[in-house]
Amino acid sequence: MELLRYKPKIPPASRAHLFRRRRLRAGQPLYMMEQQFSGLYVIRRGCFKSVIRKSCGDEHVISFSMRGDLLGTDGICKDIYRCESVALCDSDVIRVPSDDIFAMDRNSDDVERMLYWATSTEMSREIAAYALTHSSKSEVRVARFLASQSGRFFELGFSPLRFTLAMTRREIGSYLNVTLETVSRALTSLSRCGIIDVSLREITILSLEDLSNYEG
Amino acid sequence: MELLRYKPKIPPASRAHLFRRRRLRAGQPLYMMEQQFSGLYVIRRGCFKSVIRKSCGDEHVISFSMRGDLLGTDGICKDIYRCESVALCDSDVIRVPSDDIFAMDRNSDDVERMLYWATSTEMSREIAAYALTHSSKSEVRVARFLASQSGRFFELGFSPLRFTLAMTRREIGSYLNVTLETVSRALTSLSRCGIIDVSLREITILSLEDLSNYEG
DNA sequence: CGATGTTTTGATTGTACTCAAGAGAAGTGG
DNA sequence: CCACTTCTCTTGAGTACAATCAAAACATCG
Repeated sequence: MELLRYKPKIPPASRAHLFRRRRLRAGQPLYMMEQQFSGLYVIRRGCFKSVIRKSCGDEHVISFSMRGDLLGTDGICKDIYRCESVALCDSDVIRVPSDDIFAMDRNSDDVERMLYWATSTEMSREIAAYALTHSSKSEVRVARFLASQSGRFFELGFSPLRFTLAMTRREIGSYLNVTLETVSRALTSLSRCGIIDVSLREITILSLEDLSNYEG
Repeated sequence: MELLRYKPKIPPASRAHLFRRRRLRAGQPLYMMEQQFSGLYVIRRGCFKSVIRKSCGDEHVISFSMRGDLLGTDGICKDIYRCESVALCDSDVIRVPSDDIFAMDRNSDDVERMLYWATSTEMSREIAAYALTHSSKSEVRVARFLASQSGRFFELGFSPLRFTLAMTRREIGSYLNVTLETVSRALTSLSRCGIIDVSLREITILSLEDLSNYEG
């Protein structure tokens, strides 16, 4: 059971030389949809959006990722990335080549366990995401989204009450399945309620309690 | 790379005695939300819905699962099941006890790989689910849902053109984030277009082509 | 058989989308 | 550095779509 709580989000420094670093500028894709699977990536700095691109051209945001998150897990089973991950700001990732995933030295199970745990974390987060996007009212979704972002920042050691969003209103809307205008209006509304303070992407949470329990 | 294509959805019969079978009647929960994690389950017969239960009482369907699917992956990382899985019809599952997940004989990596692959499959499917629930119009969502069900049945060796849904309109609606009335109206509408034929849960697809490409 | 749950259909209401315009920020090149 | 373009964000007005409320037909089950 102890093993299950083993949570190395980032590979031990001692083995860091085994993994290749990669630096991306804002807007640059880490991998494209339907590209041959070439490994998993752990985010060391920056943030990403994962999107699927529809035939008609428009994209749907399926997740936002931050430091310590794993990218590319969707590519394993069919050997092809099912979505596209794009850096939202200048970012660094560490690549775990696909050959290493199973062919690691049997004595060092760290990597395998890390991947396994990380994949499970992703699953768990997907469930949280469902609760988010399946709320009835758009304003509630935006409130939950901000609360979840707050939590992510807190986990990373940043202030949960004051942070800068890395994504546009359009991207938030795509993630929550509403239009960008609706996101904007929801933020304005939450601001008028005195729950948050908004200045473009700079968010200040005035009452995390009210934000989390917001039901319209 | 060959290992990545290794896809044993169901554990080899030779080791079947290691795993405990469990039989569930329709409506019976396999595990509850926030219950202590006790292992993963592979569906051998029947079908399940996975739901999260909100504090206000109502539930949200996050996935439907069929034969060969893995249940419980969400429970690994926090050692607690994050959702509740309920049998939609009489079903059989095989339990993979949590102690076995990492403590397996190191020479037999089958289980570990199976779990890893299955988890990745889940991730991949989540992405497909996003494409489904993030369509603009409710009618399109229902059409995509039917197309995806058709695909699942086909993968399992059943007819992709004629099948019986295991879930209620309400459950479909919860999954697609629309009301049960909207699901009903969408089915009626698709039926009037001559794309499908509906008789309660008995679905006949008259044109899979039209159903898959349906855009309203 | 009565009781309960599922499904369909209709009428009305409300929320979020669409279309549109303008202000503000960010990035580019001369 | 400034003019220029481009993108982001806000706000408003009208519309369309799905939610809600309601009722009835049909299934299922004890």
